[in-house]
Amino acid sequence: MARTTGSDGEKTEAAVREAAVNLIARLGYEAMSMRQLAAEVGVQAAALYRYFPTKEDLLFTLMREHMEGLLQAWDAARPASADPVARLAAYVENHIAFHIERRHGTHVSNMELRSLSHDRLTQILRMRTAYEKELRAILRDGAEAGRFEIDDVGLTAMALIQMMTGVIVWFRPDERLSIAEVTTTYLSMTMRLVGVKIDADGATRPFERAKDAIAV
Amino acid sequence: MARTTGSDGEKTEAAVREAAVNLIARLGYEAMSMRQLAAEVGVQAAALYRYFPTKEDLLFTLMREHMEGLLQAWDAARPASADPVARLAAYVENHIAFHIERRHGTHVSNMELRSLSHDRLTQILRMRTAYEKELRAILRDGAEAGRFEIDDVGLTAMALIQMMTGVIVWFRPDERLSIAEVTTTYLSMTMRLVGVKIDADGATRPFERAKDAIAV
DNA sequence: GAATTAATTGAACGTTCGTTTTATTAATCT
DNA sequence: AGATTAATAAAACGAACGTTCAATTAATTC
Repeated sequence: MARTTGSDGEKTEAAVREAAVNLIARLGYEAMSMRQLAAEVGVQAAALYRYFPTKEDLLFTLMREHMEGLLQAWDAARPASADPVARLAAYVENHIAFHIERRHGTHVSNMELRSLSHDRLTQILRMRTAYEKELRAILRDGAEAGRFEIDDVGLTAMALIQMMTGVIVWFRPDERLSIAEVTTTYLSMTMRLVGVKIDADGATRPFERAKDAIAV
Repeated sequence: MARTTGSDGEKTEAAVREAAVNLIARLGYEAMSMRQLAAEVGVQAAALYRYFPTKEDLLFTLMREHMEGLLQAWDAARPASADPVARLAAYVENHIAFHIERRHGTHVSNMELRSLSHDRLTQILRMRTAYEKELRAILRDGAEAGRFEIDDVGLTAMALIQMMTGVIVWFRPDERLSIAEVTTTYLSMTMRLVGVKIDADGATRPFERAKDAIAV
């Protein structure tokens, strides 16, 4: 046999990507074979090589697009406000929403870095660093403005990101808590962790204001 | 050739374990071959099978002993005090010390769970759950005693553990921060995160007391 | 409707994998 | 010193791996 009726390159490539993210998240990159992936898509292994020259190219493509998606999501969610509290709240909400929505992609991007060549690893880490830098800027601004109480900006940023990304380990959409409830709880943990202080005029607690201002 | 001069089963087994933890942490379980491991130890691949019947047995042994070590470390560090603040401080200190000291073992135990058979996965997860339960008990006691301000005990426990375990991702012993500095910062982040409150008599801030009471 | 291009199959390649078997030598025991 | 046990090497096993190649058919273009 050869070309099958109804076959379509674009559809096949999309199916390969989706199946690959799920399989790699479940089995790991090394443990997933190209034959297994092909079977999931309903195709022979050789057909995969029409879309991705090597297995590593496939992995890199998935990771790069995941990181690009994360940066784009933050660009879209980034608030106009200069208020560090509002910016931090937006960062937390975007991070949790993105990571719950793209759980498998996050798993792949975080756990399979060691299977990348040196150059490609560098590219992915560069994007990750750019994303983390955004959080550090928010924390620094907030600390300088006297709104946050932070010992070490870099360390706090890492702690927050690891805490938030951790939701993908245990969160299941059909269980006890909704995404909104989880987000609310993580928001308040974050605000306490950075020691958000009473506003300059003392009239309102800034975190409470931020919660009202932003749809969860 | 056959038995080599000076060969000793106990030493070889110990060397295999150590090399395996390092190799699996660096390359991943699936990516590490038995021949690679044997070469690291200075032995032929067949010799490994005198100590571990299969590759998965080796992985499971490493993981089980790591988790047993973690539970034993906490049993030894567990404070006599009933004060939730002191107990939480001890938990954080023990967790960070253990995870920095056994970084590679933690990597293996956290990242290679999917390579375990169902039964063995269950065994490891049971130990992990027992360890996490200790933290939840501390948080619950503290919340009930009015010393902590916590929205959701289970969610806060997961957030704290992921935040703390995250140190193994970025911490390098020879860089900017010492273990003591990292621990101090994580302690204060933890205490803020759980909303430690002024003591009942209002005389002292409990976290400050706890810091003085416990050697960091 | 013929020619061309796109998509895929089926078979094969060389390599590496985890593991087993057998033989051999070092250390220990009697 | 001889017998036994412990620790290893060397070679081989079949299976699975990523990848390539040639052949074949569907869809598209002219």
